[in-house]
Amino acid sequence: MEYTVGELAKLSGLTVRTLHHYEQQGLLHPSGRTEAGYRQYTERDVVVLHRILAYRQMGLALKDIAPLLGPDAPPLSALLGKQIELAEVQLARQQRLIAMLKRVQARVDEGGEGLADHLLKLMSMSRLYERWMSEEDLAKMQAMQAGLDPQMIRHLRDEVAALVPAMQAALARGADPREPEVAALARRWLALETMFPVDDALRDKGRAMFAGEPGLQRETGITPALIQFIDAAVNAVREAA
Amino acid sequence: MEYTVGELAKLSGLTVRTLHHYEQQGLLHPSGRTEAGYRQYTERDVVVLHRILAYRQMGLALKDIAPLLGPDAPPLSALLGKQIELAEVQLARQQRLIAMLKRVQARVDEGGEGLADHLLKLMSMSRLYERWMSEEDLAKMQAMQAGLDPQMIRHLRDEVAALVPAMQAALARGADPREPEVAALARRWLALETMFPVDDALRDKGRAMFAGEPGLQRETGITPALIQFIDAAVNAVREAA
DNA sequence: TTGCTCCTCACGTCACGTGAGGTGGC
DNA sequence: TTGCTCCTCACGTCACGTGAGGTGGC
Repeated sequence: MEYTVGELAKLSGLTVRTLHHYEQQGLLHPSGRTEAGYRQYTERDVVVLHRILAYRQMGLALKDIAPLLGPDAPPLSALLGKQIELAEVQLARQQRLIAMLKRVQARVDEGGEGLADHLLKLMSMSRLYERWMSEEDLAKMQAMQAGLDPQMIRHLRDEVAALVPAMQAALARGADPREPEVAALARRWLALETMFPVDDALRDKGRAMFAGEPGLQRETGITPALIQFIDAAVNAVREAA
Repeated sequence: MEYTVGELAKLSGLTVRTLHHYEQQGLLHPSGRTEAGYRQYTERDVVVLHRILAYRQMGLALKDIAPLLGPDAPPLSALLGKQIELAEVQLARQQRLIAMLKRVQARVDEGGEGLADHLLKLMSMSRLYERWMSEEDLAKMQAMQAGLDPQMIRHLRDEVAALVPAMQAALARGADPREPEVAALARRWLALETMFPVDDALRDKGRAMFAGEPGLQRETGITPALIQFIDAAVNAVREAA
């Protein structure tokens, strides 16, 4: 079975120009030509074309695809497995996006903070998370969030929003982490950690993220110094118990 | 609160150049400039930026976004609702893609037809479906497929693969749709329709698709004439019962 | 003969990226 | 004074789109 460019274009859903372009880029040369110069594509070419499309959907640039089409290329079935994995990662990402948008919407419905501001903050946060966390971490966080009811989330949010500035103030005035006023804050913090347990690996990654992102520190006011101060205060409370 | 380009870039995850570009395109002019000519963005600008990003994620070209930023633009909260809807449509699409890839993989594992060929066929089919069916139709089909066990699907596939050429042959030799040999085929067809009921609206759309896509007719051999012939044969069997 | 598909240039486009050369704030 | 961010051109790039002008098969 042989195809002309037009036929292959229809079959694959691409345009004729795109097939020409792939040929120019050295990706897909038709197996033959007719006397009049018409391109003739065979089944073998169709195999190569699909390989190209698979790599393209994986986000590779055309010039990076060319070297992957040689004789020592991985078999299509291996590619298929990778494709499925990739698609599932993207699916998870999409699910997280939707969850985020819905949280924003809930926030708006209850008439909270300025919408655009909040949305932008969340979007840049989610970009940060994508940079610092693995897919599994993100899935874990997503699962945690989904497991909490909205009222609990509100409580968590409000407590953090109250405790962080209070701790900052204490740190700024040079307070001792063991003094009673700070200890009271630390007990509330500890209560949060008990209500919303986070596994250690995740917590470490979160800390690494704050340490490595000065912009995030400026936005939230959570600096390494503050983290150390809170740690000291919480540990003091723990030891006292 | 005011931002420089660099600050806004970090906040939004865009590049400085991109913000410059949006300004060139008339999308986002900073509310002010310092004496030295530095751009000054305000919270109002942040709102506009988010609106731009939302529209961009919806797939609009920059020049089409400009007119949507005027004073009579829909409120951000409405946009948010549309964003969620859009994201859910994309989610469903992604789920269908994964289901398709997994079906191909199952096919490969059991050592069926040539993989590339099959995959390419499926991909162009799914493109056709996207053109002719609504999101709800696709979701319905997806649900139907998911509800069947693999053995049933194989049976359906094999029967169709056997019946279509047999009906074609009968039509080609000018057979009467009521003659016994054709009636035997029609009974098997009817059995399939009973085992795998399809609602009428979906069936009609499928027919419209075959009628409107000559390429699909050539690929499958299912022409309007063949459909008419099968209908006649099936109806004859129905009336006889 | 008519209409459709094919051919090869080659410039256009969209959304930015990437220096080039220079000025302003801590 | 040094380093960082900012400024304005302006050409480059990536993956094609879109004619321009001409030839071949049913």
